[in-house]
Amino acid sequence: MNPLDLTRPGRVQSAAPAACTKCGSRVAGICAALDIAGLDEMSHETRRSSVAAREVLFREGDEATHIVMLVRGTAKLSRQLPDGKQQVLGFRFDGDMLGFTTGPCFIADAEMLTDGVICRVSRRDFEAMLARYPVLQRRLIDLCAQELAATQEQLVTVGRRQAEQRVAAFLLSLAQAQKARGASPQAFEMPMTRAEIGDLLGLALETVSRAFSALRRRGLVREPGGNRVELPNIAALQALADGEVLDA
Amino acid sequence: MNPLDLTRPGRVQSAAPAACTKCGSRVAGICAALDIAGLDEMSHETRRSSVAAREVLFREGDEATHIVMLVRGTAKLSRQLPDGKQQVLGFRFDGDMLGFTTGPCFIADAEMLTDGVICRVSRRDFEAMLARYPVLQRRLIDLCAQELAATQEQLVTVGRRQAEQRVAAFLLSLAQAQKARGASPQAFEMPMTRAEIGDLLGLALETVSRAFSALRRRGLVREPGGNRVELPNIAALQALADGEVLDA
DNA sequence: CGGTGTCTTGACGGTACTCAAAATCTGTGG
DNA sequence: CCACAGATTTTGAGTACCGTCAAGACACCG
Repeated sequence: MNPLDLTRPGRVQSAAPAACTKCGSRVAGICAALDIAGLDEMSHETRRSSVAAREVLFREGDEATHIVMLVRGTAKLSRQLPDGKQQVLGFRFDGDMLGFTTGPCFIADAEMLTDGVICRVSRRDFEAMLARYPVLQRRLIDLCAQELAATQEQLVTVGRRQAEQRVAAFLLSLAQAQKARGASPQAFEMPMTRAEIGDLLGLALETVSRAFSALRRRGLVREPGGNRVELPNIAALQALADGEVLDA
Repeated sequence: MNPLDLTRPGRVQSAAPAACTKCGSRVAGICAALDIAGLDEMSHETRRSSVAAREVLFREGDEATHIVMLVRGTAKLSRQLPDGKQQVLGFRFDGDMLGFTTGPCFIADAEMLTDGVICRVSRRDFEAMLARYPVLQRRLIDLCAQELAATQEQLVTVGRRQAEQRVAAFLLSLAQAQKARGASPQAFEMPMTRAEIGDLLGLALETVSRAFSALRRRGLVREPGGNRVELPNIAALQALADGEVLDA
């Protein structure tokens, strides 16, 4: 049950990194499946742009005329409930794809948490690319399955762990995302607020804050400022998230 | 925000039903994308069998040598936590596909809740079929996206609704599954136990029982016995699940 | 340096969990 | 058809965890 161990049974492996001529993305996005010709073609069919923190990329119910490749930056996927509450479905990072759906409309809101760079690909072009390069379809299936597995893991966290365990699991998922991108899982930026973490984990923001305080007191988390987080003892954090007894 | 309204923005549409020569399944499973030749080929590459209630189809970590088409019956997908707790990821019904993964192993346990009939398709054959019939890949993407949307809906329920709302949302999801299969959403079998519903919704079985009692008292649910459930007022149940104020 | 947004911490209350026991259901065998 | 055993469900009582409300501390930015 170690999310950081990519060789764990059932864990989806990331494809080898590939450079996207237009996006410049070197991580395992959808482009990773394309050869040079495909990448070149795609680069003519995308519109790259800078986006600011807090900018909304799309909203649930908007017509899904395009999909978004997140080249650089962090984004939040969420859904609003009728009574005004919010459920964060997940955070997305460099190289992730946002807004793919088989239906006519987006099924979630997407909002940037940091400044960043995105590529918008029109849905028509994307469908054409899928038809032209069957390997892309295959890759899309992989991505879908990967996202499904992550969402199921999220469900386990929200459904069956208590507050401190949920926060520990969340931090580990961030560390995992870092590691998958070749960065250190022990120190990284965490641009989301306590409220957003709470809306991800099904907790009140105060409960999230208390959990962070407790983890800091135990030396499992450090926050040196500037949104940075350090996890000096990932193994212990993992043990906590898994509900194992701590002998510290 | 009405799960029973399939025309809702973003809601994935089911493909038209198609009869599978081997499975006999008439619902919108993966086979729905195949033409006569494909269906015929598939029927040579599957092993149909009867399964009893409580029978385990596969376990998390088992080598994913095959996938399972659930022809008839109800199954439970779940994951076990290190501390022995269980998270039910969802229930599956006639025509659903179980155990598809892009990794080497199953990522969840699958267990029958009722007697039923399944088709096992070897993974090798399935991959070959995917390669031969690109439309199948397309269909698989649709199914994956559909499953992802359902899991996200589940996440909203567990993360942001309280006990009675969760049970209401669960009943509505069952009604939705019935409707998608051409059956009445107002009366159906519910073969899962309170404990299993609790493990789906992140609740204790006693809390689920209390919620059912409350819904029964309000006349929103009837249980005439034999695992049958009736929902006389789906609109009111929906309003409850959405957290709207009831004026009854 | 002030203003705004975020975070932290405390106090209190409520929802849901745990423990427990009685009631109901289901299937089996007499 | 009835009796019985096991499983499931229901209901109650007490408690714990977490949500809500509130106030103060802190950080960031112009």
